[in-house]
Amino acid sequence: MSANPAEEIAKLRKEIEYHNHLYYDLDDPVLSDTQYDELYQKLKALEAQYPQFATADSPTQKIGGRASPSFAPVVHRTPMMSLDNSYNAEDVRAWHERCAKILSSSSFDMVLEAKIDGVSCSLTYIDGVLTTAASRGDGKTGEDITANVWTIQDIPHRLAHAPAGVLEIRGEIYLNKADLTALNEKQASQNQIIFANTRNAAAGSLRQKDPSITAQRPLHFFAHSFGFGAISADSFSAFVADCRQWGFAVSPVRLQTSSIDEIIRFYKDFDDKRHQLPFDTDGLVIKVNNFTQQRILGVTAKSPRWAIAFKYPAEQATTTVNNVLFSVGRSGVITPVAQVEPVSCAGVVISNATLHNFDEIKRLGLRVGDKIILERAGEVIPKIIKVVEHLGTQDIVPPAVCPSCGRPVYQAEGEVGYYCVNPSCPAQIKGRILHYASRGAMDIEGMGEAVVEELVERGFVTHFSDLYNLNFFHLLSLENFKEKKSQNLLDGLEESKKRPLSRLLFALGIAFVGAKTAEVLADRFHTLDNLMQASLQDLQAVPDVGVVVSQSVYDFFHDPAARQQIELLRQAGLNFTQPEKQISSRVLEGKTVVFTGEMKGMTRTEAELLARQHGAKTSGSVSAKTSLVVAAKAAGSKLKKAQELGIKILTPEEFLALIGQNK
DNA sequence: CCGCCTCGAGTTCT
DNA sequence: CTCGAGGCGG
Repeated sequence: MSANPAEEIAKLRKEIEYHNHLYYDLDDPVLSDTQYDELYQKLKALEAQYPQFATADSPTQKIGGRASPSFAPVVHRTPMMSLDNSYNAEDVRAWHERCAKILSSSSFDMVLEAKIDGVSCSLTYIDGVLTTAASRGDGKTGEDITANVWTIQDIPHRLAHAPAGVLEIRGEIYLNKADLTALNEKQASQNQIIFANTRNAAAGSLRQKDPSITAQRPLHFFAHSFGFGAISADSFSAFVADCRQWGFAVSPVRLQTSSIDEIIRFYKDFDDKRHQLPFDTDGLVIKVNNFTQQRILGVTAKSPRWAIAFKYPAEQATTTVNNVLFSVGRSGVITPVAQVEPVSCAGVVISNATLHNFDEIKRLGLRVGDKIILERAGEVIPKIIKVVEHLGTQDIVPPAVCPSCGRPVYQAEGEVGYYCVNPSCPAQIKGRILHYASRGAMDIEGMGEAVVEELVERGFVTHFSDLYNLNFFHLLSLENFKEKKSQNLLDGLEESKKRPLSRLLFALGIAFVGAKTAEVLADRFHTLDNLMQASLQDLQAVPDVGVVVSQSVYDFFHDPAARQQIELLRQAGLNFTQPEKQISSRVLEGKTVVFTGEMKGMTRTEAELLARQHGAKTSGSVSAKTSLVVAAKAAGSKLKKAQELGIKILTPEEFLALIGQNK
């Protein structure tokens, strides 16, 4: 090694730059790939050893050795067409029939591939050397992004066994989901923009002026179409085999069949599986396999007739924020909710989206009138991901007074949330009553949001105990209520009196006492009177009850208004005791079970109760302490985590068999 | 004191 | 389902 590392580094850089020039610009390398790599690794090692000499313009930082992408217009040899979209079996069958009619045969091979959500790209190789990479643009003319595409590991610079002359391959450049998460964390830490999805991140990475930035993004590529050139393949499947030979990745999802029924089955089945793939897919692509048949089918002005995209409903949608309202929860917390221009997303029409709190609004920089992207991915709750275009002028500020009762709003010291502190605020009363009647609590049949709204509005109900003073005549005066409905609600109220103490405790809405804590307390103290007489020390002796929870429970039961309510509920004839836990077996003794996905014929709560009756503990989230996960078909993140942790996974059927229940 | 595990609370639409 | 925070073990 040279005595002077700075000199050695400079020499290596010059040398590598020269070979880059031969390789990329003149297509005439003199070094083998191995020899070149040796030089490259040597420089990299030296730069690592002497970081003081590392520079941004070193070939190790500027993969490809070229200055920058020109973004100059590139005219495609054949237009890069988009695909016709279909979203259901009906449309796909119609497409298949149309093909059959033109081909005068209903039996022709089709190939199914994943439609990965990325950026399409055209790669031109001359005598096997990558010379131009272009974006799709408007389909006729794209932009030259060669320097950036050079940095993508998946894309070979030189093809193995390539045909002579021009060969144009088309495919998709994309980013894996996990890499987007990591990238966004990095972006956030450097105060850079956050990408809303993998497609935007891939597109943004390709639009970089400095290829060294693109090089840091773990972009991937898979080949999916033939653009131009003299190839021997006479079918798409043969072309795919060629692509593999040349060194390209291809769609990992693949099906070749002549049965449209099989394709539709695959589509339905794949909807569950695709979320567990490392990349985002928005559907499948169906192609007629035989190239001669493709030629017969031809193209329309917009798209080829021999292919169709079989898409799943979009999980993201773009829309406009029309207004922001403030909802008041049962605890008085004020939550901003965006009213958006109704838009279809993941199969439903979204018109509201929570904004969580005012920090969130600040983070998004949201104003009324802005164009936004919202998402309903995997989950159910719509969430605003980012503002696409700032069209609004009206800032969103916390309300000075409660939108429900008009009293001043308070912000707790050092907290994010704003509160309405008026206990007789109608919105809070409605929230409390609705919670009391809800399924996990007293489960009063026939008492939904609209009924509660009217009961409170009309002044029939202010406190829990008022519910049990409702009579036939009150109910008959409600909207849409006749004898039948009124009687049903009265029956529902009567039923609710028998609920176990745990349900009642949860229903009372004591701060920090949810369903789980309520059950623990009820099991420990057996009766409401025992619990009311408990000291702070008694309460803290209960597992999972600490300073905060015990104080909250203690305060609640020493509040005169609450005590009066409890007396009125006692007079109404409510059950204040907790039945002894019935144990069916001890099969699951010492095990912690988590349920995920939709059980058939059983709610998750029922399944959990069943597990507990057999000695198990149940939990809502998977962790190292979980011993068993029962996963139904459409399971998502929990199943994934269980697999990562190597936790035993059972189907609902296997679970029922384990505890000795048939069906 | 820190980090893990869990629970509580709020939220949408059919 | 996700976020924030309480409980508790190390």
